[in-house]
Amino acid sequence: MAALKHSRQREMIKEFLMTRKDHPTADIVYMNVRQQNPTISLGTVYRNLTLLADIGEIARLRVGDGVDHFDADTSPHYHFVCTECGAVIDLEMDSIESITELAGANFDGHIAGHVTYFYGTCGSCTRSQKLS
Amino acid sequence: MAALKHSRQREMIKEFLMTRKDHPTADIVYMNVRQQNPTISLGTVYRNLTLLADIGEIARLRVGDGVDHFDADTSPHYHFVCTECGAVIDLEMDSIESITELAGANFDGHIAGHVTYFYGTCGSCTRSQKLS
DNA sequence: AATAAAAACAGTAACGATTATTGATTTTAT
DNA sequence: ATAAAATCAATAATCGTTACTGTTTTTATT
Repeated sequence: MAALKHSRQREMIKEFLMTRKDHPTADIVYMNVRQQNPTISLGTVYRNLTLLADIGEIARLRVGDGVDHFDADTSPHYHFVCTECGAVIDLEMDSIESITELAGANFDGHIAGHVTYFYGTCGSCTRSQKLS
Repeated sequence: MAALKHSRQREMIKEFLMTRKDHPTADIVYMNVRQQNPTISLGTVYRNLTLLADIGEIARLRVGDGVDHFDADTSPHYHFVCTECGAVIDLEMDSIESITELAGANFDGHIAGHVTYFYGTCGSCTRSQKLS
């Protein structure tokens, strides 16, 4: 059943992700990791990001911009997406896990979890707007 | 500034969407509307769905399956996505608008809203699983 | 250390959803 | 009835992502 073998590329990708708090996309991971290993291929980046996400070592974020973002922080937390600059930012907020129970109250099937993200204008975009 | 003109195609698309509660994709809209108007093009479907969503007459749903779904019901409500069959189902649940305030408590910028959907196994998929 | 099977690779082609282009057709204000 | 502007059908192009192929790494076994 497909034993996992070590790979330098996968390690580089994981290590790069751990240095970032801005939830980069596959392409950004590719551009950065390529500076250490110029022959790494984009397919390798995609394959390993998917693999790491599948085994739970990283998280894949879908925030409605059509591009997947990745996060080395797999602890439960929520994200904010700036509609001006596209930045994806961690939010510090109380748990809202209880919404899953609310959703299940009148529902026939089984609710396993939820996906939530918030949107608006980030701090720096808000401040830029005030000037104009 | 681009005055909106009536179009038979847009009307057909909107009317089709209003008959459906299953949040069809652009392709499904295309296949269905084509039965009334066989020469309508997929580009027209996409353009009008985008236009209708932009003016708020329909809602565009992104539920993480890589395909946009559309909903003629623009009243605030939440959706459930079945991880087995992919169905997108309306949920009847109490408002969770308060999570936006929670999110804004420790945040620098301005939070305009949130996107939430729930996932798990729908009623019929849950029942099928029990048999196996 | 040598071997060999399996996993992973680089490079590239292919894919699916969506958007853009273009010249023809509709719509609508005059 | 006219004409400008919006919309169209058809098709090409784009973008993010996945699949393929022959080669290279990894790792368990000798």
